[in-house]
Amino acid sequence: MTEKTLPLAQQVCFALYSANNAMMRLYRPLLQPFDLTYPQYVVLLALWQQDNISLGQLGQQTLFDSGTLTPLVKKLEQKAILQRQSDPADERVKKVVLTPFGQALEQQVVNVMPALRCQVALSDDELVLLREQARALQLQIQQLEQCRK
Amino acid sequence: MTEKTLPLAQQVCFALYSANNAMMRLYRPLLQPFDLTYPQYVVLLALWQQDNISLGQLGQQTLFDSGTLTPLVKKLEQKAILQRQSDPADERVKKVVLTPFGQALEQQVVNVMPALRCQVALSDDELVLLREQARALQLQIQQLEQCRK
DNA sequence: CGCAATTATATTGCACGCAAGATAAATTAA
DNA sequence: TTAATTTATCTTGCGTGCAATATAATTGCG
Repeated sequence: MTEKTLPLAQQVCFALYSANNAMMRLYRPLLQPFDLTYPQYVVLLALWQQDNISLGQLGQQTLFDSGTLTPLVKKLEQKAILQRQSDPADERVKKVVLTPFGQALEQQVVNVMPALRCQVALSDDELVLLREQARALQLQIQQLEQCRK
Repeated sequence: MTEKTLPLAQQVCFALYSANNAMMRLYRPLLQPFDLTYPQYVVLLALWQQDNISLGQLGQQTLFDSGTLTPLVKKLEQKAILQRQSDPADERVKKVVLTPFGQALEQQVVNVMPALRCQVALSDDELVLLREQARALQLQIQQLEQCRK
């Protein structure tokens, strides 16, 4: 009847947490030559898909809230990777536009992904499995959070 | 032939990253009543498994490096959850011992896991799958890092 | 034995993540 | 219309993660 605490090795969240930390450490040296962090890289991945969007839209793509996104975008602006400009139609919204340098960066960092991939020994199938389960979890929690607002 | 950047939705790392962030947000309100953060909770999970171990051993269990673990443990000491004491046999090592309060905390937080679990809609099988893939990834990267030292 | 290499921990600095609260513009309602 | 609400963004503060470096104790080697 004694309530027993599960060891770390059996906890889903810890596995996720430590795998994510490990991946961040793996990404860091690959992005460092471009003076980018992983969250900054995520913002760029979103912008390379779709440029000239509002901070709100960017937050939806990257899943960052404003408290995270605003300083992130400001830092990218300092690096001349993008510009923030307010929308004349609605003075509340700030739109984000890649500079030519920011656009050109896409080709510069195109080798980062393959370089990361070849350090990971898991098969494509295993990685897809991991991605889909992680994504399912994230989506379900997001839905839960949506309900609560 | 044009190198194309994968959208965020297809990136394993982003799925992992955002799922982990979502889980952290889910844990936060559950741990807050005990004035614990998730990393602090991880340290406690390790100590409830095995008490009176060195910081180095604790780092192996939790996968935290000293730069993360030292301040974490100091904060737990401030909260009277544990004590740090240097080993007479080897003055370099600091051992960590749970206080009675820290020990009693295990029973207090025993409901956190079930409360988290019932908010997650994924099946046990899916969660085990996610855990095993994440763990495999983490272990492989850890091995890679070991090689490089 | 004595000194260089190793080992265990601590410190510093930077960049997140995010809750909470603030501000300002736009929308809605009375 | 004007006041209340909503919406988009910003700011503050705290707690990580971790690379890099520092410090101090121990070990090993010549």
